[in-house]
Amino acid sequence: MDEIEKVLKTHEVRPTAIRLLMYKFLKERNSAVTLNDIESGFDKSERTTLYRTIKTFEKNGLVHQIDDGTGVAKYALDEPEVGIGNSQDLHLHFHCTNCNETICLTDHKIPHISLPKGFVTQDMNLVLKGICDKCNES
Amino acid sequence: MDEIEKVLKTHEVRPTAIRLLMYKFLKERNSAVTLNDIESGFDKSERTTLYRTIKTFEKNGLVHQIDDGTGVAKYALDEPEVGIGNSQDLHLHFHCTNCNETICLTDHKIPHISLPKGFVTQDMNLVLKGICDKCNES
DNA sequence: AAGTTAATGCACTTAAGTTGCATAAATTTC
DNA sequence: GAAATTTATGCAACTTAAGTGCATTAACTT
Ligand SMILES: [Mn+2]
Ligand SMILES: [Mn+2]
Ligand SMILES: [Zn+2]
Ligand SMILES: [Zn+2]
Repeated sequence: MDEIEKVLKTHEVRPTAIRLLMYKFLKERNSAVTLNDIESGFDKSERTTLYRTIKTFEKNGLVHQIDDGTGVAKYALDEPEVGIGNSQDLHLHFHCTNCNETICLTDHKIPHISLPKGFVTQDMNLVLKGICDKCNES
Repeated sequence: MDEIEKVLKTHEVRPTAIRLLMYKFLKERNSAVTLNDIESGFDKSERTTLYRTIKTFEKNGLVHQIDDGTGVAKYALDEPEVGIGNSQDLHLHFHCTNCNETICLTDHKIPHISLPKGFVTQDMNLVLKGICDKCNES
């Protein structure tokens, strides 16, 4: 718990009770969560606070938002930054149409795409949809 | 106009007045449109009807929906199918963060990605974000 | 401890998407 | 071509996620 406190402080997020709980919650998950997931996962839960908390996490580089095409935003913890550059956003995501879970494939980077003249790329989002490993083995 | 009528009929969409107008509207655009765009582009406009019309188009393979990460669905005409296979969905989209327009890059296919064992891909969505050619030259 | 700043809780708002149902239009059957 | 049937349209209402305003509470600073 003291470990988490350190992480938050490093990112200039003041470690309140709810924030520590939410970080812990996110850490225990291995798939991305919606705001509803978070809300359900808490006894004490106030939509707005949880919303603002996850937004604070996002702004301060603790989580990244994932748009998997389902229409609701999902969030997942950032990988602990090794270097300084923000290579966080460039991995791809897999959304299982069976179990509805979305996971980060952090070691699968988005391949480089050469665009027509005049286009400048700042960001990318690649989502693969299909059946995940868990759903396939059962 | 008679040309459009043919296209609709080919896709088993009955060519009503509104449908012909909407198809024409989509054809004149070179960027993807939201339901609001469509609504604004019509004198006579009924949200629900336009909504159901675009959904009918989608279901019958006349348009495809694009999720560019802005949170609102956009739609663009499908390319006239040459073969039978549905290679429609595999091109990428570019979303300009300056003019907010999203365009289909129909000749830029999404590169093949090899996933960990157990994952089966059925569909993909790749969106590049940045500054478009028009916004760069001005 | 007092003062200051930030976080939380609650109510309320916005916006996109979607459905139910009555009416109108188009298509089919006779 | 009229009646019957199917489909499309218009209007109202609902759902869900996201976001804001503001008073209260907690945390941090001096
Ligand atoms: Mn991720
Ligand atoms: Mn497209
Ligand atoms: Zn699954
Ligand atoms: Zn642009």
